[in-house]
Amino acid sequence: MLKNSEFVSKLRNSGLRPTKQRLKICEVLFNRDKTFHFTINDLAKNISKNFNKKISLATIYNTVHAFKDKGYLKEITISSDKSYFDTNITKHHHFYDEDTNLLIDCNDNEIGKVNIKNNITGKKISSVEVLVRVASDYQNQN
Amino acid sequence: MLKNSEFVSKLRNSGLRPTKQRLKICEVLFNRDKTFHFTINDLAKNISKNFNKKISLATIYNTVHAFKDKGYLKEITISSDKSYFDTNITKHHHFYDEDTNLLIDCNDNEIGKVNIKNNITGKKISSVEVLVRVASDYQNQN
DNA sequence: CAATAGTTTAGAATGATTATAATATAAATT
DNA sequence: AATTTATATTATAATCATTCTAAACTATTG
Repeated sequence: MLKNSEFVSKLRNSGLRPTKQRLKICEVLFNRDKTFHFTINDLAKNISKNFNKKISLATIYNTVHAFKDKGYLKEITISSDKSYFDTNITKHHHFYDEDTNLLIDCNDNEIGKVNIKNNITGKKISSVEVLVRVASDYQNQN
Repeated sequence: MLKNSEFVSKLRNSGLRPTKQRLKICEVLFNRDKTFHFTINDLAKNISKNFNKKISLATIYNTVHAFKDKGYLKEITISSDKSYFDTNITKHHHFYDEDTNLLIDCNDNEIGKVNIKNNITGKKISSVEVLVRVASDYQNQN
């Protein structure tokens, strides 16, 4: 639950001008108790419902990518045609419910630490992501 | 290293007619010692180089998807704009080299078993995938 | 060998994302 | 506080991977 003035600093601190559009998108994304997952399409719909002034789709794309680059969002790719963004930027893993197409955050109680015994020589690990796909019992298994 | 007649049975057994195009694609994908990763684009290029007769791009898409549906290929999504297919259909994880855009298979020596302590109620796990992104030390970290 | 069911094809359609370039706004400078 | 400069927004066009279409072709069945 952040205030408008906090979003202004947040944006300024990372070199982004605090425009009306960016502040509105901050409000929609970060003025909440819980983190959540969304697609660009979800966000665009949300804004058009809850904001009297229209924000151009191009601006929504630009802003989401800027926020991702600045580390305010993480992108989670489920399949080539489904890309989600996550306002939870801490290290964590996901369940993906194939019945409902919903992403669910895992916490450390649910998935233990991934044990990487060997890495590629000369390389540094930049991230470790686990995706657990789940479906109802009666569904076809992949 | 499979022979043409083996591909014919393989296709017949899964209800796919052994057409010239499918057999050629089988040869390119499965007539090898080692499994590998490819994109649709890689495959299309490979075929146009090594096959005198052209295979339509639509057929390449159809065939790759049919092979995936029949379980001969696995799809690995790295980001919304990069989708790879893997001829290794056993359970395994991947390193993704952000410098070279190359996928590398992990074996159990490299990544230990993922410990899933809790699952979503009423759901069955259909797959568990780990993706370890790596990059040279001097690269920017995400 | 004829019938039919499935496959391939080129090209068109789709749809998500990105580019463009004119306009608007924010910040810096005077 | 007016002017200049840099940056952001916008509508629209362009792009590009993928999917669709429906006509022509091929494999299989009887």
